[in-house]
Parts: sequence; structure tokens; C-alpha cells
Amino acid sequence: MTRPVTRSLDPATARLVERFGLFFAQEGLPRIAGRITGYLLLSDEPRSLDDLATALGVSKASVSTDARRLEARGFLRRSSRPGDRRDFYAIAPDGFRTTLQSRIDAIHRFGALLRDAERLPGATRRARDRITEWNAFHRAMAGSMAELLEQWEARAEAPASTRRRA
Amino acid sequence: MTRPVTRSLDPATARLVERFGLFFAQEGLPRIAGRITGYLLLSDEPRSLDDLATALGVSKASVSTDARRLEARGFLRRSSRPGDRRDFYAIAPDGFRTTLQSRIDAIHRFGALLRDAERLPGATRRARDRITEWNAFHRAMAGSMAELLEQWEARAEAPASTRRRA
DNA sequence: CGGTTCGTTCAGTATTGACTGAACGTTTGG
DNA sequence: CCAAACGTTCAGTCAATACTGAACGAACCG
Repeated sequence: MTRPVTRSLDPATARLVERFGLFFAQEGLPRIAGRITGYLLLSDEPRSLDDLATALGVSKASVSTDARRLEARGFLRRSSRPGDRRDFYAIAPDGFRTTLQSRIDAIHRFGALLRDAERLPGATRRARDRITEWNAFHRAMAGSMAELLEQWEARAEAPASTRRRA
Repeated sequence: MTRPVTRSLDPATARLVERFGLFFAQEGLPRIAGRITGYLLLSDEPRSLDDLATALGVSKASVSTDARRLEARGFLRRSSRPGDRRDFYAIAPDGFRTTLQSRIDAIHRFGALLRDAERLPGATRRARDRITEWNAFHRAMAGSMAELLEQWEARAEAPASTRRRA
């Protein structure tokens, strides 16, 4: 059980994991974080740092920092086992929930900026109106995302039989 | 009319514009792009490249590339005036629309990745189910954003009298 | 035709950040 | 105690990119 990953991944998996890395990089996040995410998404059991490092072919230092960063973002969950000193990482069950929440927070921070811009003494009437419209749009967007979040949580709490798929 | 901006901004405006720059930088975009956005958001008339450069205290080269990049993203609109060889930039009226659309596209690209991961031969049942759930969530999110977009366009097309302000 | 005024491009610099190997402190087990 | 196995940290390297000044080409104007 939980056989350690001593060798690299098979080509097909490696290619897919790499695509995760590239996607993350395109979004401005470290590529290794993407690879970790892709690999853990396909892993059933939580993986240790050494597992991740050898499977992905990167240094343990990078895995340590990136995994911890992903954990801080709520994307991964760190677990430990009795009698084992290692840390294990797995995809957090509600990972996207935390991610979406941080996106909503960012929108609100931008909204605060817009609010201050709107109140600037030098702002003309037209500028104020334009900013107000932006603000309304962003508020609507944050609201829409928050609503989706609530619906999803309600769905997650519903019994599996009432959903299309578990 | 359209008096050129030969000197820097007043302190309060400059501070706010700088906050836009910092916000953009935090989101992984060039800081100057944020400053341009903030400044144009407060400007009534479109601004020339030289106006932008002197007002923001940066080189014209930077303003040229960043303004063009923002234009490509649909964030700014470039205009010209008869008898004037200069280009003028202003906030695009439907700027957030294009921005949101590109966000939706990114989600769909990620969805394609998840679909491929789901179909990976080595994937176990549990992994497949986990990925399916992720995919459903992202699809719901893209749908929610697209819906918001439609609603907003409908609102934009409505006569001004039915809205709070034009 | 020059000379001026645009915008863009290009080479170069500086800054940021990803990534690594090695060192470190801690815990476990002999 | 010692040695091995953890995770973290730190100095250093490397690549990407933001930003600049100067050069460039095109359009306009005398």
C-alpha cells in the first residue's frame, strides 16, 4: 500500500502533468505548482515531498515551498500519518472554493480602489459616472461568484443520490 | 479644449494612479499598464502618448507598448482626430466585457485540460470522479460569468431612461 | 527638398522571481 | 550518543520581463 514513487511518470501522464505546469505558468504562477496540482489530481493517495520531487523531477526545495504555498492558498491539504514523520499532500476537497473566494476578495479590493477614484476631488461628472459603472459591474461579478459558491456548497451538502454524479 | 498635460499630476491623483499600478502589478501585469488605466479612468478626453508619458513620468516607449497591449486586450480604445497625426487612448466603453470574456476562455482552456486528465488511461475511478467534480464546478463558473455578461449587455442596450444613469 | 512630429522598434540594463544544491535544525530509531 | 530521515531555509544561478534611451521610418509642413 502507498508504494512510493521511485521513478518518473509514464509518458502520457508526464505530458499531461506538464500541461498543467504550462497552464499555471501562463496564469503567472510557478510552473512547478501546476505540475504538483496536476500530479496530485491524478493521485489517489496523498504524496510525500520526496514522492513529488522524484515524480516531477525537480528539487525537494521547490516542492517544499510551492506545496506550502498551495496549501496556504487552500489548494492543497497537508496530512500526516501516525508513526510516519513525513508530510503528505493531496488536493483539498474544497480547493476551488477557497480559490474562488480569493478571486472574489481581489475584486473587492479593486472595488475599493474604484470607490476612492470616484471620490477624488478632481474627478469630473463624466469620470465619476464611468467609474460608477465599472464598480457596478465588478460588484455584480463578485455577487455572481459568491452566489455560485453558495449554490455549490448547498449541492455538496446534499445527499449524493440527488445529484447527477457523485 | 483638450489642453495637453505638460506637468505631473496633483499629489492625490498621482497617489491613486499609483495604487492602480500596484494593483495591476500584484495581478502579474506591468505596473505602467495599471497607471495608464487609472489615469485614463479619470480622464474625460482621450490622451495622447506624450500626455500619458509626461503625466505618468515614464518613457514614451513604455507607454506605447503597454497602451498597445491594453488595446489588444480590448481594455483601451485608440482613436484619432482629423488633422492630427497623434493617437489618442481612452478606456474602452466595453472594456470589462472583453476582459471577462478572456477570463471565460481561460476557464474553458482549463476545462479542456481536465477533460484530458479525466480520460487518461491510468486514471483510477476516484481520480476520475474528483476531476469530473472540478470540471463541473468550472463549467458552472464559466456559465455563471457568461450569464452575467449577457445580462450586462442587455442592460447596456436598454434605453437610458430605464436606468439610473446613462 | 529638409526639418519636425508622430509611433514603433531595438539594444541594453535592472529587477523580479523561479529553481537548485547545500547547509541547517529537528525528530526518530538504533 | 550517533546516524538517518525528515522539512525548511539560504545563497546563488538563471531566465523572463519591465523599463529606458536612442535610433528608426513614416507622415506632414515649410
